[in-house]
Amino acid sequence: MARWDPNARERLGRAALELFVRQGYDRTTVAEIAERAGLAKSTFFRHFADKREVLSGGDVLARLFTGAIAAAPPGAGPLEAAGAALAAAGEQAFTAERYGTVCERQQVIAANPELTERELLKREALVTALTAALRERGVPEPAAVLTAQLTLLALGTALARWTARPGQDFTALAREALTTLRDTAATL
Amino acid sequence: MARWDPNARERLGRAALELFVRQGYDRTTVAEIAERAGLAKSTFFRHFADKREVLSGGDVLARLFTGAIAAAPPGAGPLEAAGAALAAAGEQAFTAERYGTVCERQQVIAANPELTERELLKREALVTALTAALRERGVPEPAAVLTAQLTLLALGTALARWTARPGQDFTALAREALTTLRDTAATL
DNA sequence: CCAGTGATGAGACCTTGTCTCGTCACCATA
DNA sequence: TATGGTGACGAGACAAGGTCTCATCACTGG
Repeated sequence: MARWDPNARERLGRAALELFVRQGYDRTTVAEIAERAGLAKSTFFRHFADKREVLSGGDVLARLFTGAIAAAPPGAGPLEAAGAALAAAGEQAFTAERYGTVCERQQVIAANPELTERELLKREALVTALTAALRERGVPEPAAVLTAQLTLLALGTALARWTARPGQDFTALAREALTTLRDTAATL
Repeated sequence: MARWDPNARERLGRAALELFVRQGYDRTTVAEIAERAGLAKSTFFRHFADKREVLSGGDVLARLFTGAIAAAPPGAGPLEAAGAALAAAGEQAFTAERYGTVCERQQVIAANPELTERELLKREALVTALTAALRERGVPEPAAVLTAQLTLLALGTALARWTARPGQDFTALAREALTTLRDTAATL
């Protein structure tokens, strides 16, 4: 057996979420999280830049988005590409088996301003990544940012409805949210 | 004369901006800011919730926005109300005499992730306030959020162009940005 | 058997942010 | 004038976040 148990980062993430759910984010110490994962405080900061990052999830969503946009058929318009990105998120990230974890994560984030702040930064990073991927497809400039913003707006409402009641299909919710937003935007 | 010099909060804000410009945000200590303002560290935290808040500006913009929206003529549509909000910002907040301070502030924020994060939180608060004000006018629900988001998108591009070159009129830039965004949104 | 590598632990150290307590000018009222 | 309350501030202890350095020790390849 190895000297250290593997998946230290994953263990830290799970320990953190459990403690945050049980006793709240700010009543949980980094030392506590590390101890629960069988590690030291210094090791925590070797895996995460700061305490908030432990709920981040990394670049998974960004790469999912940009990958789906790049893989969309050449004839597809910006909104169809955005729909493909949301569908990819629904199939890879917001699946039935991750439902519980995603719900807990969202609740913890909503309950804490610091975490909400960090989530907004991640959201902005997603907007930037989406915008770049759309421009790569030849979408000109105010349309690219606008489509990216609409996509994240749709992601937000879809995620809210998905976590509100179990057993739904995220992709369908996202698609509906996106078309609703598009229709509303057209009548402004 | 009073026991303490007045405008402690304002003095702290100025001292902070000066130090941030000269030596950077994270190479500046709260104790340093307080000392420069002739105050103690504990007094700093009595005026600002945390170090980032010292560049915040409070609810000024939010009240400006909601006030202008509420004061817009009853017949005006959501986008016209949004234009009025941006015009109010141009007349009260982004004036020629505040130009230097605003530019410095934007540069410091852009140079630091922590401050950018806080700025995004403020932006979200503005979106929420705008959405509520629009709903108050009878704008139904996906249109209200969408208009609010468009408004802050326009604010962002207008602010970028305004700070890029001195001597321009913010309100005109904002109005142009908003109509451009509306036109693009209509063709999505 | 030995040197290099790499993830970790231990702990000193600085800063942010909270909290308590004491101080002292200002104010109102008698 | 005297007296007590109010409110802004200073001093400093304290917890936690976050950085940094150094030592440890299994694993690897020669």
